[in-house]
Order: sequence, then C-alpha cells, then structure tokens
Amino acid sequence: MSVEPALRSGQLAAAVGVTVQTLRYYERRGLLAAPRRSPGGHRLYPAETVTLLRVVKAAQRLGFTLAEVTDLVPAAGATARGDTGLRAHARDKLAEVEQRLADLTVVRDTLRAAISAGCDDLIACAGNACCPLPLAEPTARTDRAEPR
Amino acid sequence: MSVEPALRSGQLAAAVGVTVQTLRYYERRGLLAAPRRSPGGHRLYPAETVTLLRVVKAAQRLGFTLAEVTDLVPAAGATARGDTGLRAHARDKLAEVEQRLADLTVVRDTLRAAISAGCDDLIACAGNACCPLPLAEPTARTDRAEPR
DNA sequence: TTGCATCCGGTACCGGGGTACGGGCTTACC
DNA sequence: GGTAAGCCCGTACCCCGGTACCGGATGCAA
Repeated sequence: MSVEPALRSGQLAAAVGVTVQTLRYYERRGLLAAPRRSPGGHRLYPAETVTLLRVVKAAQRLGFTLAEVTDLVPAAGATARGDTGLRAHARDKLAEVEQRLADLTVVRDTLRAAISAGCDDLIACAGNACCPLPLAEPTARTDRAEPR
Repeated sequence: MSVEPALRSGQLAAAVGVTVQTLRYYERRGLLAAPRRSPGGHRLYPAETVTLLRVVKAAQRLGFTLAEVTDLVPAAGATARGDTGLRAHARDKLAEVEQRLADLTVVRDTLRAAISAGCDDLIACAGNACCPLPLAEPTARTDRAEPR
C-alpha cells in the first residue's frame, strides 16, 4: 500500500513541455483535476498525469480548443464520463479543418493571382478590372476553427 | 468648387458592411484617417472611403492583420507612402498561407487516421501502439499566421 | 541551521479584432 | 417646435491560451 511516487508541479511541467503556470491555468479551467497536496500545500501529481497532459496537447494540436478537450478527455476534470463521443467530435473537427483548408486554398490562389497581376497600389488597382481582389464581401459564414 | 457629397458614419458603415464602432476603432488604430466634421462634430467621409475600406476588408480576408493593412494601404493612415512593397508583402503572406495549408493537411490526415482507427478512449489508447496521435511534441515552430 | 530552488495564491497583462454600454448632443423630418 | 434616429466620446468587456509579476511559504540538501 505504498503511496505512489508523485511529481511536483515543476517536474510534471518539464515532462510535458509546459510551464508551471500553465498547469495551474489548466486546473483553474477544470481541464486538470486538483491533485493531492503535500502537508505544506504543494501539488503532488500521480505519474499518469504525464500521459493525460500529452493527450491534451495532442488534441490541441489537432485543433480542439481547451474547452473541447475538457469534455473530450474523461479523467481530465471531475466530470469523468465513459463515452465522450470521441469519434463524433473528431468527425466534426475534421469537417471544420476541411472547410478551413478550402478557405485557405482560395486565399492562396487569390494571393498568387494578385502577385502575378503585379499591381502595386491597391487603391488605384481596386477600380480597374485588373485587380483580382474579391472586393465584394462574400456571404459571411460563422465558423471558428483554430487548429495548431 | 462644390464640397463633394459626404457620407455620415452610419452610411459608410452600411456601405461596407461594418459597424460604426468599427469605423471609430479603425480611426483610433490609425487605419482610417480622421475625416472632416460637420459643425456639430459628426464625421463626414468622402465617397472614396468606401473603396478604401473595401480594399482593407479584402486584404484582411487574404490574411493580413490590421497592422499589416495599415502600412500596406497608402492613404489609410496619415503615413501615405508611394511604394509599400505590396508584391513583397504578398509573397511573404503567401508563404505563410502555404505553411498553414501544409500544417492543416497534416492535421486533417491525422484526424482521418484517428477516426478510422476508431479509438474511443484517448487515455486508454495513448499507450497502445494503435492510436495514431502524435503524443511527442513536434519541434515547435514559431510562426503565426491567421487569415480570415 | 542555513541557504537556495521551487512552489504558493492572486492579480494583471498580452495580441487581434472588435462589441457593448451609458449619458449627452446633433440632425432630419413633419 | 417637437420627436426620433443617429451620432458623439470614453470606457469596459469579449474570446483564447496562456505569461508575467508579486511577496511570502515550503522542500530539500549540505
């Protein structure tokens, strides 16, 4: 019945490549459950928190926000649930990413066109049919997707 | 010598699809020069400001930040300069966009892999070789590029 | 026991692009 | 002249993911 070896915040932070304040920030956000404490009040994390945080970071890289990660990862907050509908969330996120790719592709093509058109003064160019800038506002879509 | 027909802030805002406070925000930022005023202090914009703002919005859609737009568009602030190096800026931005596309493509592929792997519990999956998540942190690149 | 690294909490700030609110003035139309 | 819409300015707030700073307390080793 040994108490498993625990990590102090600095060690955990170093292990996952994050700062101590980021850990406290995650805890404030409810992304990381409050760990047990030393008699003096220092946080003591179980070893598996390393894996947990690595998963969090991986999800973040896939474009999930911290809020999304919070209810995607059981064990994270106190709200441990069995099935988090991971596949469904991943599919939604994939759709967002694909939309974003499509948008960026348009942007890229437009930039290329602008460059090869070689216009130098945007204002002067705006009137002439020469400038390939999309001056009309395209029907605004309301989506946010911010992968990293 | 007629004073050209002027737009009030609300009219200008409606014409370019933006709010009045956004116009004032742009003016505070130095993106929009301070226009003349009515005797009572209301802003009166010359008609060509419509074009100017449309160009601003177009540049924004191409991924330029307002700060970048400010020194990209002559006439915008008081700092009217002839050659703003537009082509060079556009090329830089294109490079950013292409990098971003590459990153997002990786993200998309990873998401697809995760979905078809069908893992449901991230934490459980993380250890097994089954899960295609990139748990190690990839060499951090320091670039920012945020189109829209 | 002393010294130093680490950790604690609370609070404030960063960038980017606005939006919201509140009290008071101006303009336009009937 | 009345009334409603529009506009003024200043200030504060929003999201997102942290970072920075502070004075004070703890942990650990020599």
